[in-house]
Amino acid sequence: MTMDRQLLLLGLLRAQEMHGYQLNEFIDEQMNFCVDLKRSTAYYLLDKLCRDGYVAEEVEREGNRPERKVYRITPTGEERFQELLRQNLAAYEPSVYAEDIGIIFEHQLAPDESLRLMRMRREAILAHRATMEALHVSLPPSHTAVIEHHLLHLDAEITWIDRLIATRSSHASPQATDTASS
Amino acid sequence: MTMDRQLLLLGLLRAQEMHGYQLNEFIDEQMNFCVDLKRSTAYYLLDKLCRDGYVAEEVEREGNRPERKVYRITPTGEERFQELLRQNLAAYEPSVYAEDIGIIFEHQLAPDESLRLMRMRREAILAHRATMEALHVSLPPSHTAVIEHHLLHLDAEITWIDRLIATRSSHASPQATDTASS
DNA sequence: AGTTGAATAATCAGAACTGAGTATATCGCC
DNA sequence: GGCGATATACTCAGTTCTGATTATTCAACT
Repeated sequence: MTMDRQLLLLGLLRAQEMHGYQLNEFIDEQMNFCVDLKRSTAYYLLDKLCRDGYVAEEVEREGNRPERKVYRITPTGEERFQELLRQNLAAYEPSVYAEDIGIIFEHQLAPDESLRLMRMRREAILAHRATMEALHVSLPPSHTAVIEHHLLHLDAEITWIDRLIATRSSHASPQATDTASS
Repeated sequence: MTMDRQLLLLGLLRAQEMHGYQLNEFIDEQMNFCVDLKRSTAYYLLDKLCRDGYVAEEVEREGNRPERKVYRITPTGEERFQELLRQNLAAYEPSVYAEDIGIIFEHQLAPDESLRLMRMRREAILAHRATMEALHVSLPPSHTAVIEHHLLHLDAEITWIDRLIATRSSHASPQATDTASS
């Protein structure tokens, strides 16, 4: 993931040189739906990109405002961007899902409770899917591919949890099943 | 993710007290298809679980073999396990996908090259799907839910990349499209 | 009797990451 | 014109994580 965030920073700086704050604002406001990058991490990565020579920072003293740095991509950084982009597009890294761990031990809970918890997750996924769907219409078409990517994975997640709920329901106590279906 | 790995360790130690090495062997051999936990990280987490009082370690000196530690879950650890398990089952954490970053900048590559790279990824995903499918039959039924989870997400990933390849193909140069379809 | 290589069981230095904090300027409002 | 709220721009101490390395036993081979 580290490399992909470096790719993101290089890609943005490639389009336009920026202050750290500007960069962070942009990511937080325009890209929060698909990247999770803390401001402190962004500064850390910018520093690393500088140390590696991919980005140059220039301290800017303007009147008596607090000093700030302009970050711009270097020619080496440009090459690095190309390299990381190609790598990102061609490589597939198998994912790890936190949900798997829970399912491995799920049978140690009473079926009723397990069902209740899984239904809670189902609701949370559905809610998130709805916000993604909303973005789908409000965001510019440049983001369409990314949103569709998320929607596909969300649908996979819903299919899975529905199957689990279905098999567990058949083993749960009649009351619990009734309560849920009412 | 940290909490989920603690859940895993507690869950395994709950079933049976173990040496660090034993625990690591088990995870590496039986669970590598769904969890990625480095041995050093496991030792680190074990240490943290001890500091937090969820696990007790006892140094074992047997003859003059290299000393090793037995880890066993404490009553507090038992409670913690219950808590983490419930949390894991009920919570949904929106995922972040490295692929999204690449797609955002993808248009900066020549369509032909972009297509070539995406087809490479498609192959890699398919290969991984095949190994998962193989596990599906070879692994005990306790792992079925986890495998199916992965297969669903892999199918989502394939659907997505196929759509991308399809839209990009219509814009690529005729030669490139021909070469691929031959 | 000595050497090599696998298995066992960690430790450690350093890299990556985060939450909380620092410091100044500017803006609105009473 | 003074005062809190908000915007700007980081810095830093502490936590988490990883690759490389250390150290011992045991079995096999020479």
